[in-house]
Amino acid sequence: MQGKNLSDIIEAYLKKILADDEKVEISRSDIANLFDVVPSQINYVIKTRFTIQNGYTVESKRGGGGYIRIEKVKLLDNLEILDTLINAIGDEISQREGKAVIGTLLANELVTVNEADLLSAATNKQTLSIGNKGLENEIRAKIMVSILNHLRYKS
Amino acid sequence: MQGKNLSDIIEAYLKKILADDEKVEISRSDIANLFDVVPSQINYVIKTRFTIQNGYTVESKRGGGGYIRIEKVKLLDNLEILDTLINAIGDEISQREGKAVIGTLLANELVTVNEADLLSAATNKQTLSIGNKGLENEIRAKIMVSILNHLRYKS
DNA sequence: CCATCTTTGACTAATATTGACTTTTATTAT
DNA sequence: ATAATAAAAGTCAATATTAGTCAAAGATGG
Repeated sequence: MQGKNLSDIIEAYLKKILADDEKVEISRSDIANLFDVVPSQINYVIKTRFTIQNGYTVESKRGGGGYIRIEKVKLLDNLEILDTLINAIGDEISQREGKAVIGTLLANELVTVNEADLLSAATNKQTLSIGNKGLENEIRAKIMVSILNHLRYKS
Repeated sequence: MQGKNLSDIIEAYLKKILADDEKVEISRSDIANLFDVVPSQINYVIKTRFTIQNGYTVESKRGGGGYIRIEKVKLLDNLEILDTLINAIGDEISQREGKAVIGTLLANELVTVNEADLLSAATNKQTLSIGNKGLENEIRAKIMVSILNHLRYKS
């Protein structure tokens, strides 16, 4: 979302393509060259910004003619989105991943902006800070799963 | 009165920018260098002078391209009732008392029915169950206080 | 003198960047 | 066909680059 580091810039570049097309297929080394970073940074960008929590799936192939393909998850219906997210959350989730989930809920209009803000406030790091990161992530997961399950009844 | 110490000067510097712009994004170390103070003093200034009670929200990111962003928000009217509720909650709150707080929010139209339901789902007993009643009540309190503070302003 | 506010710095945490090494797949040579 | 080589992408840990926390020391005002 920002533009001050290369990972954000690469993220924005890819998302711009994905705004028009359902998927984008890249050569890792080409993108690395384009932005003058080492190839593995492309993996870092994908791993931190194009997760299933964010609403993306990624496939790749090595060897000659290899590629990385990023695809926007196809949303069949709200229940399927909720199931996918609940599954992705599992037993624990970091704040960063949590924000991704909230972003996906918002993008699919499963919550309003206000509701997303409240959910964000309820699950941010300061709020859940109890000096035990593992437990914090577990509680965050419980809260989010509870909310998502609640949303099932309304959709 | 202002300007006698560096914290006041830094505060004034930031507020001058915020008089023109809705938000300001800084690099902590840049500002620290500019005023020749240690970086953590910037945190002190923010913590003492840019609180939500004063109408500011703060976000930050660490790592390469990190930043601190201060945003001026419009405070709403029902501040007394929020303060009262926050006070009443204190450091811990049971599920029963939590429901009462949510009821008060609803009655005063500080949240919609949907938002109240989400808040309920987030703070109910099953959701927060971790086998430690005291800690559960503490976490419930933190969540609710965080939400109440969020309700101080319009996004 | 005491209480509160400010300043400082050592330590911690989160995020980004880099590069060495591995794995997979395709192509080429025999 | 098979083996060797090349051409991709993946993994992981080290390093770099930020910001956060906390408590001690210093300053200030009543």
